[in-house]
Amino acid sequence: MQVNSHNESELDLCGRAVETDGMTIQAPAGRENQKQRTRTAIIDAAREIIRGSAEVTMPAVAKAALVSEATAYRYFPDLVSLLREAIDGTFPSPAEALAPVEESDDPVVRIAFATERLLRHVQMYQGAVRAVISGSIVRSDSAAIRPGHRFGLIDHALAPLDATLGRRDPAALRQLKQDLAVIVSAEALFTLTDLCGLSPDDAVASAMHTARTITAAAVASS
Amino acid sequence: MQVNSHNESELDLCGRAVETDGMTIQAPAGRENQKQRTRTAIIDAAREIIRGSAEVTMPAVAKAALVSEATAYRYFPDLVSLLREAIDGTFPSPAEALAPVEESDDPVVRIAFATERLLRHVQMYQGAVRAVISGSIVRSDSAAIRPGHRFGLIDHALAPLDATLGRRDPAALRQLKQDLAVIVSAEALFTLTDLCGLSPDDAVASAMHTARTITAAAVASS
DNA sequence: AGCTTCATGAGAGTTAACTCTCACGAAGCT
DNA sequence: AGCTTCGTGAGAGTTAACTCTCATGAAGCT
Repeated sequence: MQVNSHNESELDLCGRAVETDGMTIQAPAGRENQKQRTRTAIIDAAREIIRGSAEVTMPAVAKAALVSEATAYRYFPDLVSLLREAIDGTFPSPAEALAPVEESDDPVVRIAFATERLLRHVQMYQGAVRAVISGSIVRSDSAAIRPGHRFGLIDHALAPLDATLGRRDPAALRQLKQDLAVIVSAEALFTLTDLCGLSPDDAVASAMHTARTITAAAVASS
Repeated sequence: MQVNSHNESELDLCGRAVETDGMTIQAPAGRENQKQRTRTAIIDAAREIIRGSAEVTMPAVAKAALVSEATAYRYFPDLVSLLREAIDGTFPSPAEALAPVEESDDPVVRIAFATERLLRHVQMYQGAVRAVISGSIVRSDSAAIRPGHRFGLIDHALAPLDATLGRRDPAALRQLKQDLAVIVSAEALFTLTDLCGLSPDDAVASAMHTARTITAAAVASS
């Protein structure tokens, strides 16, 4: 109920025409706003449930968003897509996430920070992330593409290497990024906590260590 | 039908008493054999379906095993448990898997071999492994414990380090094993193929490289 | 031979993830 | 104001993962 109360003012904007599209002289009036509000309400509801660390189901999200389950499926092909978008919205951009370490050009320092950022965020939205991985891993068919938070983060953290290692040995840089894609990941976090039995903090620390080691080794061999 | 045909001869052994157990003078007769055969039939059926890379469902396994779905659930609490056991049976022991490299005491060589072995096997039973991960990752409650193939393999591959690094710096060895638990894993394989877009062969090669680098770094810093 | 035990099958029931159809009703257009 | 468009809800239908109960019939025991 309070989910979309702050969006209601947008309802007034109905009827204005958009000629910027060139072709489309049709006025995408309040209908578009309505759809936008519905979509937002669903994502907000999903995010709400995610935070509560409760089990996320489509019926629960629909009920919380005050829409029917059918409508939820009209906006998102499946639960995983919904959760993916809901999680995406909580993520800062790579630049924002790595701002505190922007002054440093040491890739080892930067990648360690990126690892901690990513894993702590994953831990916070554990339930949803687990659900997304669970759903994505079973079929590599369409729409199974997971968001590449890690890639943006890794690229940004390793930016200082573009001019050095990247120019000297592009293949080595590519390999480093693949190494890190495995380590700086939700899967790594869950492996360390679920299988190795580490506490969340220890798991994050362990992954940071691994990321540092790999990065340092790549830099050193140049 | 042909699944358990080769076990039928054991049916004749009913009625003989087992006094070797000391306490148990009760004769665990054909009933035990019957249960054993049913259990085996179910696992065999699961394994059959797994190889076919088709989607593994409990109804399908039950049908293939010629038992009712209810019976399947009597033997295994859930699909994941069944698949876990079915996959386990296809795995050689760490010693067997690493036999070709037993002559070498270079942990780097050994871990690279272990990585390749594990990942190629995972790739072969991809469908089942994905299903197990999918089911295991969503709840960390009971019975979610995945088989630790990787741990046995890693321990065995790193055995040569027990007397050296292990004695000098136990914490470093433990960290190395945690690093490798993340890298020598099905999750790593799927990350590399699904997210990084690598071919299975390239993914295995990449993981091997990562494992080598991490291990070499740990050995070097001693 | 007869009684008991128990593995199994059959089937109903529940929940979630979807899919599809139909009808309502408000928004938008003429 | 009246017609049309279309977002939405309601509800039925399907499949799978489970859970539970009840009846059957063969194995095992006395």
